[in-house]
Amino acid sequence: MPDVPAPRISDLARAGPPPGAYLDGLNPEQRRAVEATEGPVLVLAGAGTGKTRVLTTRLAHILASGKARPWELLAVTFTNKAAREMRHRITAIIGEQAEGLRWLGTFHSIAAQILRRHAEIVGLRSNYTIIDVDDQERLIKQLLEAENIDAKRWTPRHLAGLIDHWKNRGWTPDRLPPAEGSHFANNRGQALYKLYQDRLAVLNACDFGDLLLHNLTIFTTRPDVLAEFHDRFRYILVDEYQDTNVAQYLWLRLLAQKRQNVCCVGDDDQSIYGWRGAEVDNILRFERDFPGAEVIRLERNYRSTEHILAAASGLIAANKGRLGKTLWTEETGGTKVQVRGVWDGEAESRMIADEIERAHRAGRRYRDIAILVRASFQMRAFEERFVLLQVPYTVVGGPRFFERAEIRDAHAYLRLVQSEDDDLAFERIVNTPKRGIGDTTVSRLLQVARASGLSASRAAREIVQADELPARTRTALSNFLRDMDRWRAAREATAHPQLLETILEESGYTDALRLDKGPTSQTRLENLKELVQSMGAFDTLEAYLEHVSLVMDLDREAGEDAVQIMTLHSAKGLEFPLVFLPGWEEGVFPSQRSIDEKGEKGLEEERRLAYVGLTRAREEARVSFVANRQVYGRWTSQLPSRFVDELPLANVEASSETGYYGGGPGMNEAKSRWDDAPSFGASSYSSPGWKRAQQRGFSPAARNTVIEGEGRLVAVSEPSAGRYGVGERVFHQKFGYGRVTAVEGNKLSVAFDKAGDKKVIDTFVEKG
DNA sequence: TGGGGGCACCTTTTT
DNA sequence: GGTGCCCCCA
Repeated sequence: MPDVPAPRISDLARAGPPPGAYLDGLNPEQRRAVEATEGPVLVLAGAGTGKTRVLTTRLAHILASGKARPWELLAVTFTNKAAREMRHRITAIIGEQAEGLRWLGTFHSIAAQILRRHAEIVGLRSNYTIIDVDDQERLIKQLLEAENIDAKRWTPRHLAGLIDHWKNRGWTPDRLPPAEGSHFANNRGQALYKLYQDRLAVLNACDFGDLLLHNLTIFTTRPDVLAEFHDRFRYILVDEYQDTNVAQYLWLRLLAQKRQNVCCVGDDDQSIYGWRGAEVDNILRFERDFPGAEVIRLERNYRSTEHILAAASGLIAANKGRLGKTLWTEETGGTKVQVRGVWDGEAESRMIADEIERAHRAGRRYRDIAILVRASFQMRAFEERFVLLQVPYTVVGGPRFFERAEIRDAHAYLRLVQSEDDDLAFERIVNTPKRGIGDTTVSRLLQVARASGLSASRAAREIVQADELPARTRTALSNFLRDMDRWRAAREATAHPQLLETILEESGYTDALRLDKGPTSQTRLENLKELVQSMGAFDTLEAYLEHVSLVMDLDREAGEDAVQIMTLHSAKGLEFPLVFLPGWEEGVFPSQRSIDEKGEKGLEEERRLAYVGLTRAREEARVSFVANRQVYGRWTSQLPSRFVDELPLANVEASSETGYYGGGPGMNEAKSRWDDAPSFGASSYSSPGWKRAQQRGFSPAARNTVIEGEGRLVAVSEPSAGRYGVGERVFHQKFGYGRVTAVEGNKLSVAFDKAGDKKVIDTFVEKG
């Protein structure tokens, strides 16, 4: 997208330009997608075709042409980030009028608002709490225990997953197809689902899936309420439509059915969330569900160079069941997609890190470089390498701030202060930090609570009064209750960040962390500090807790110049000048599990993931694969991904600077020969890669063996030792960098920078 | 009650 | 290989 800042309407009004000037700079298709406001519209927006610009301009256009007022627009996204981005960009066009966009947000936040208004219809009160996955699993665990179901064989996580799946499909317990519940605990799935929902109702709580599901119940049982929303929402806009699940789809269809002014924007080729319930079919059948729908294709790509685009398009062409788009660009030329094969994961990370250093020296900023991996276990090799070379990097994703144990503990304290009857919060912290109230006491307490219909806190009071606990436990419990009461009393008079600080200090939570010698305790303390700070931005404790449950992460400033390491999934929607795509090996990418579980469908989703990866690149994309990879500590031999061979030859350049492979397309020809590659007993290196290694002059014996080691000096046997000179820097896969101190026949003595010890290892020494 | 050892697990992720 | 969980023992 050429970077023409869109003019603000307020500016235009002042300067008196012709109305509609914000449409300038749009190409014909984009313009049509903006102006086709009446009736159903499906915008098929390929990668890099200016989708967000179209979305925001369309909203601005509806407002500017007076067709609707801000609060009459419903605009849904999947992530908070996307919602923020959209609001930000609309504000840039129309100014403060954008503040009136009350119904711009994620599916869940909008559903939560609707549910707050009509909670009573589904048996909740409007101050219901939204529980997260952790609470969900603990609740289910209790249910399983109460029902005497073996939680080893039937894990809470499993049932939580099933329930989530059912909710994504729009099934309430009474609407669940009988076959669905039969897979869990001898046909008790449905009954357990019902019990779970009942329990949530008692707690006045709901989980994420419920937000949408309860909305569906409200809309279908109360036509009057639905009609109210039909009146309200004149225009509906949906981003990332290919990622909608059945429940979201039904929700949209219900809301859109009257006015039909619904515009869905998406790309079937970028549907990568099938495993969590997204239905590509929703996009494929749009025209059937909304007869007379206009379909607009955005095919001009403003992001990538010709070769990158052609490589990505060639790859995705192997998928069946696409709506089909032909992306094109005026950016001719550019570099071809690089494809390289290397020996193993460490060689791969070394190669990529070297190239990043080179690119940086040549003037490329670190932040313009991204490494996109299939799974997070692949990240570690890069992190280790970057730490060693002192290359700044950030890992995007990872454990979310609000999901960290210490943060949730803090929240549990706050929730319990806020509402004494929050049993889930009570259970979480009654013995955190350890205060001598063990499992026996807690389960006894819960038993009393259940028997008498009291909340856990109230039951605890009863038990303390009843004087039936051992003295020590009784004191501990009554101290805890006394503390809670004190904090509750302090609540009115104390600002909520201070309240949390007080609680953390007085409960002994921070002290326990300070005493903890674990590697993470320092970070945890810092996280808690950050938490206390972030609370200041909210007026009340209620407002803060509400925010936390829907927005599961903090806004972090992204100003720092660092290489971005992330999964392909979290890269969607982003772009970088230089993109590395490591680990293109069968089984890793495409992921074996994906293929095993979903067959051809799974494979196609993996291919879309590859497509997403390639299309993130503006200028350069570099794919790599290895012959040997350690997965969970085990050496495995790898074949290049089929996706490597699916890249069109004309747009690819294969090389083997560092590797043992010729690499690149066509190299799978060698596959048949690899099948009879020698196997060396139980050796980790029974891989087909040996063939190549041999061709490069390494024999199996070249697996060097550390035969001696004392402090930092070790000798290794290495047939090609003659290639090394005394004083030369070498890199050893196990010991890192070192310097050659002597060469004697096949023996290489090396002083390593870090200590090594006597140990037989089976890796190569390479020149480093 | 809670610490330590043995053992099974192990994609992708948002809300 | 690293981690989280369960069980057993002190």
